[in-house]
Parts: sequence; C-alpha cells; structure tokens
Amino acid sequence: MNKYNPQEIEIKWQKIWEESGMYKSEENPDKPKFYCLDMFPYPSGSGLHVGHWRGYVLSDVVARYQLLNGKNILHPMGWDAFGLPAENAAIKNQSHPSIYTKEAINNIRRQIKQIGTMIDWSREINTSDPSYYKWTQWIFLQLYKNGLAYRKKAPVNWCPSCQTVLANEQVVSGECERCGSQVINKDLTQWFFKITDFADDLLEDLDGLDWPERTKALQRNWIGKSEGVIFREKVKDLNISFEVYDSVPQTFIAQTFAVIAPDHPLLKKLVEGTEHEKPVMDFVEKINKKKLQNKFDVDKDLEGIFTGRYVDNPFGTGDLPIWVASYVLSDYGTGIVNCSAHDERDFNFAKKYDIPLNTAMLPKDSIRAEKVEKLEIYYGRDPEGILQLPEELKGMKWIAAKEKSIDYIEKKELGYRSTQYKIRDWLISRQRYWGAPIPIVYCDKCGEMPVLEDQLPIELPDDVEFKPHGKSPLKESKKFLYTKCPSCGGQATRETDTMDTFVCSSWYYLRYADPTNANSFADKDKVNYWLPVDFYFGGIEHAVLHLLYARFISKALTKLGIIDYDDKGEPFKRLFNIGMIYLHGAKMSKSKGNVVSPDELIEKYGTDALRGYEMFIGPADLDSEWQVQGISGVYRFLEKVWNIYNSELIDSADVDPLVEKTIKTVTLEIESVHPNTAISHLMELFNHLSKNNNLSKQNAERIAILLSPFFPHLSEELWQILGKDKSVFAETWPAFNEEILSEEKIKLPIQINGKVRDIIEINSDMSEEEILNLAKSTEKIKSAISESRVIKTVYIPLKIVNIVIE
RNA sequence: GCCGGGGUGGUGGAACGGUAGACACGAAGGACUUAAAAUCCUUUGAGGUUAACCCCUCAUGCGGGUUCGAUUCCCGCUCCCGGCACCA
Repeated sequence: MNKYNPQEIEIKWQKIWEESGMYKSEENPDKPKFYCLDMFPYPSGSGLHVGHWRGYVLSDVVARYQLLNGKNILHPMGWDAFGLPAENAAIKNQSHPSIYTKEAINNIRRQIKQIGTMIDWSREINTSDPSYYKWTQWIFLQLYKNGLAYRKKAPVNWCPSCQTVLANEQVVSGECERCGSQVINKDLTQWFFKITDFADDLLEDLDGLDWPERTKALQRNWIGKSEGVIFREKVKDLNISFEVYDSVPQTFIAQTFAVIAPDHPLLKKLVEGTEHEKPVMDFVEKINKKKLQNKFDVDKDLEGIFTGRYVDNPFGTGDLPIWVASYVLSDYGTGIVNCSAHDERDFNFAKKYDIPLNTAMLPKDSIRAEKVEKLEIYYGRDPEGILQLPEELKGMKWIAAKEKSIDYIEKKELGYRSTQYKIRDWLISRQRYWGAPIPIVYCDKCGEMPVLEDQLPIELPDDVEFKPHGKSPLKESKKFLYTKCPSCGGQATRETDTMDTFVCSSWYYLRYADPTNANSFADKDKVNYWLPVDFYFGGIEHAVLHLLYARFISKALTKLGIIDYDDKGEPFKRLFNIGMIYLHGAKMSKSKGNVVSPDELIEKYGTDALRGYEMFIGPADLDSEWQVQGISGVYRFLEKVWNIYNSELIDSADVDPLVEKTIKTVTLEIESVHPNTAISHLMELFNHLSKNNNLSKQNAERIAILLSPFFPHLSEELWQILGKDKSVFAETWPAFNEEILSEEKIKLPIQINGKVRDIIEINSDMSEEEILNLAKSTEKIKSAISESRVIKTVYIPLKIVNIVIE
C-alpha cells in the first residue's frame, strides 16, 4: 500500500491550484458573496511563527467551507508595509526600508503560500506602494476638505526612542506600543483626524455587530461616554464665567468647592495681579513639569493650592472657593470641577487642605450614616444611597435619581444636560520617513493648501537620511521639500510629516475589492458587491487601534458619500479574535526566543497535519499552550484516514448513523467556529471506521468533502483516489440524513437520586411507559430500589431517567 | 478601583441544566522485532472494596442557593490573565 506522503501531495496540489486559477475571485451578481478577511500582516523580517498561522488556517477553513456551500468567495492577502519596525530594522542592517520590506514580504508570502490557503494572490496589495498610498493620500484630502482632518497645537505623546509623536491608542500604560520606551508629553502642532465627531456612532453601532463581547467592551470603554450636566457659573468679583461638567449631578447640592486644572487657560486670569499669583503659578509650573515628564502619580501627588477666588453662590448655598488641584484634567469636560464629599478624590483633597464639606446622600445603615454625616468616612456611588437634599429629591435612591436630578437642574436653570467622551481626536502625524507623506503644502501667501488630486501620489524621496533625529527626515530632501503653491504658483514647502501607518490599514479592505484601479481607490460597484466584510479574523490587540480607526474611516467615507455599501458604514459584520499561542507560558516572540517555526514542522509532518493541529490545539478564541508532541496525534489521524481510503471500500448501501451524526456536528461546529471539537469528532469517526472496517464508497465521498476545509491537500488526493477528475472544492457540502439519526438506538442513562446507576438501550419510538418499565426492570436498578420507597420518577424524553428514592 | 476573560486528570482540552474527563498528548504494560523506531492492543482522576468481575465514595478554585439532577443558572468570596485607570 502507498504510504501517506504529505509533502509530495501538498506540493502537487498547491501547484494545480495555482495553475488552474480556481481561487480567483470575480464579481458575480447571481451568487451570494462571502468576503473572508484576515488582518493583513506587518512584513517583519523574522517571518511567521505557528501563532501567526492559526488565524490564517482558521479563515481558510471558513472560506473553503463557504465555498463548498455555494458562496462566491473573496479571500485576499496583502501587506501592512509602512511603519517604524521596517525603518528601525533597515537602520540596524544599513539597508533601506523598501529593500528590507520587500525581502520580508517575499519570505512571508512564501510561508503563507505553504499553508495552502485559497487566497486570491492576484489581489495582493502593499501599502507602501505608490499606487496604494496615492489613495491613502486621496482619502486624507477628502477628510481635509470636509473638516475631518485638521492641524492644531496640542500636548501630545512623544516617544524619545522612536523620535516621533504617537496617538493615544498607541501609548500603553505610559509606554510606546512599539518599543516600550516611556512616553513624554510635548506641546506640538500636529495633524489630527476628527474621530470624536463619530464618537456616538462608533459607540451606538457596536450593538449591531456580531463581534466578541470583550472587543466591543474594549471599544466602549475607550470611547468612554458619560452623561451629566454642565453648570454655568460666575467668578465672584471678576467678569469671568465658566462652565463645569458633572457626571454625578445627584449630589450637586453638597458641592462646597471647585477645582481647576493646573494647565487650564483661565487660571492665569483668576490670579493675575493678586497676592496668589506667584504661589499659584509656581505650583502650576511644578505640577506641569511632572506631568510633561510623565512622572505624575495621581494618588501620591494629590496636591493643590487656593486661588483666592470664589464661584459666586451657584446653588444658593454659598460661594465655593476655587482651588488648583493636581488631579484635574484640562482636556476632559471643561477642566473645572465642582466638588463634594461624595467623590473619593474630592473628599481626600478636602481633608488634606481642611476645606469644608457637605453631604447630600446617606447610607441606609444608620451607624454608617452617622459617620458619613460627621464626615468621618468617605461615602459615594452606593446604588442604595438615599438622597437627603434638595427637598424635591429627598428619599430617592442615588442610582435612580440621576435623570430626576438633571431635570431638576435644568428646571432651576442652573445648568444643562451634556454628554462627554474620553476618546480624543486621532493624531496621525509622524516625524518619520517610512510612511505616506501628508499631501499638504505651505505657502507664505496662501497658507496651508491641500495638494491637487491630480498630483497624487506625493512620492517618498530617496535622498534622505531616514535615521530619526527628532525632525521629519523629509525636511532634508530639497527636491521633496520645495514645491509650487497649488493656488498661486509661488514658492511653497511641503508638509514633511508622514501619516501613521494605521491610516494605511484603515481602508485596505476596500482596496481588495478593486486592487489595481488607477482612477479611483476602488470602483463603487465592486465595493458594493464585496463589502462589508462577512468574516474578519485577527488578534484582540487591535481592539482599540486598527478596528476603531477602520470603523471611523469607513463611517467618514460613508458620510461623505464616497462609499455607500452600508448605511452605517460598518466595514466588518462579524469579527473573530484568534487566541494567541504560548510556549512555556509566554506569548511567542523572537526576542523571548520561544518561537516555533512552521517551516520545520511542515518538513516533518506536512502542512495538513500542522493545519489540523493549529485547529485542534484548543478553542480558537482562547490562548493556547503549544505542545511540542501535539502535532503527532493529528499526523497519526491523517495516516489513518489515508490508509482507510487506500484500502478496499465496501460497496454497500448500508447506512452508518455515526457518519450522519458527524456531518451534522462538524457542520455546526464550523458555523460556530469550534474547529477543535470538529477535528475531534472527525477523529472519533475514523476510529470507528477503522475498527469496524465499514466505510462505504458513498460515505467515502461525503467524508472526503467533510475533511476538505481542514485538510485541503489530503482531501483533493482522496478525491482523486475515489476516481474523480475535478477538484473536491467544486463539490457541494454534504447533507446529513436526519431519519437515520432518529432511527438509531439511544443509550439512556438511569439515575437514582441524580447518580447514574445503569444505562439501557431504547428506540426513539418507545412510549414513556415502556421506557420506565424497562428502566425499573434491570438488575442493577431493581436491587438499588428494592429496599426503598420511590418518591418520584423524572423522565426527560430520550435524555435521562431519574428515580428519586427515600 | 472599574470593565472583560478564565480556574476541570500528569498535559492540551470535552460536556443544549442530564453518563464529568470526549478527542489528543504523555506515561505504564503487552504484541511484533535479534534490537530499536514505527505500528497495533490494553490500562491510565483520586480513594475504597474484591481472589476477580462488580460495586461504592469523593472530585470541575472556595462557600452557599435554586433543581429530581449544577462544570453549566443565581448570590457571596478567592486566585490568574488582559484592558482601562486623576475621565469629576
């Protein structure tokens, strides 16, 4: 008999697939489409490890399954090729980022091709290619012309090692997402995208998406919507008024002081020319310095100073002293806060500086209530707390009183309802070389001017030293820097910052619909045919980065009428977050030296075995530990499959209930993305078939198709062994025979007091009485109940019998 | 602190509220072999009981509850992982 030789089979079929062009996608209005997308890889020089593989295998299983179910598939691949690591690697190797990137792509493309996916390589894209970033720049211009891209001076995150600014989303616990350096704050003029305009849509529309809850929760958390009121207040003895945001307006009546952020623009006016000016400004300088260096610790550095000013009796309960407080943020709400005893920081601050406090809410427990009234303990945010003031709200539970409080405040004309968000506009400028240049020109006469669309792309020059030194490398290129003003034709200079790579990846899923279009970013009809993405696969790490940006760009382009495939502009209907693969308890990474490369495993076991093990290792959405020996179990399974198909198949119309059952469960398991149990059920089936030696020719065909999404090469070969001359992927997914399943004998457990004591075999057409009589008549059950009185008998049809005895 | 996700054999893990540990790895024993590898067969949660088969008890992080029946649902803890964290 032939031995299973996966390497030979796999190379053979990969060649046949490529030559036949069978995975090329074309629009076909008569067929339902299925857009199956992987988050495209960043082409790193270290190549793929088995953790990267997992997602590509899973998406391929789903795509092939959908293909067999009659869908027109779009399953593309490309390269997120701009970005810092390519530049850093190029500096280290004294190479050029474009050369480094090209080499890395060639290697990773080779690796991905080894997986044997049904990717349509004719649609490959590369974000660092001028034919691609031309349209990244074009999208920038559309946003710019519609007020969604703007430049402003603002305190921004600066990574001293990467020598560039970063978006908030790219700072992880105060550190650079890429290199891990401590990020500092700087005041710089930078380009932003107005993602905050879409904050509410980005939040609301999450509800309609078939995404993992945890990913939605991360986005909700990041957007950080808060509802409350804004109070209008006047400064005593000065002609200055300001507003104060309060998300807990229930206890507003107890507010006894106000705090202002150290970097608030109004602060100087409050103290100007008074005895407080010097100490206040000294304090401000001290705090701001700490904050700029990111050395500020909220709890340790709870500090403040009195400004000498008061809010003029805002609630009729007296004037509120205004303090500068270290913990107040100038860029959230209005940067000024009213304080009461019912906020922990306010409480601690007041205690520290002996500022009088009031209470407006008490706990139910009277002993605690007394302590709260005496201001001995902090008390707030207790859902059971009872409001004491004002009279009109007295007795209400705190949590339920929010709406009533807002109504009350609006009626009394103290303030108005307001919504605030934590999300900030997306900072997209980068002072680095390897990115898409921002298509803006500065003219002495005309000012900031967008580049004319017919001049795109603005290509990256190659006459620069791209090593980072704090200024944009593009400034050095004379041929890049100097240009003519698009409006007056006079001397002008170009913007020398490049765009965040996340801009490039925020629209690539649109480009796949029409990847070679030179006249537009993508043909509208093609976009409307393929989009939205039906199933998107990628890691959780992009929950508030790529996924948020991509949703924003799609929504913005929809609002501008540039695309209209979905009225909400949601690009990804269904999302699946692949779990990571760990080795020795740690995430695989080259720096930790715990990387398992697919290359040697393919050499030893073949691609299909590795595909199978990647799917079998554990639930696809959870992290899993790589077991060095694990793959051998899948390899043995494939050998078993191979041996059965290469032995004499029986020519019989006999049915096999397990075949029907396996088709049913595997179908459900692919639909619900449980590839690990799907594989285990296939293993079970083949254990059964090899033991009973009863695989019929008819079933062999259906089972070959059933195996094919997971093991495409082997299945093609089995298909050929069965005498077929077409591809197995030209077939239809097998149906199962429910009738055969229902005719099967059922094993019914008999419990006594909830513990299984025996198992009987029944037919599904037996009556309840027959079954119960049978259950009580077995030796084991008879002896178990003989001494006792039966209180009750529970029968769940075809599931279980439970006899309750004394 | 807040928001997610998790805790089941030696290991990865399985189980619409219904036989806990499927499937696989590893281990042990046996067959084949001069031998090893490969392959095949058997055993494999802990404890008790038995000459043996049987059988029994305990066991899904901890403590309660609901239920004829709970890994699954509810309440209260605890530990681990991830995210956010001065957001008023």
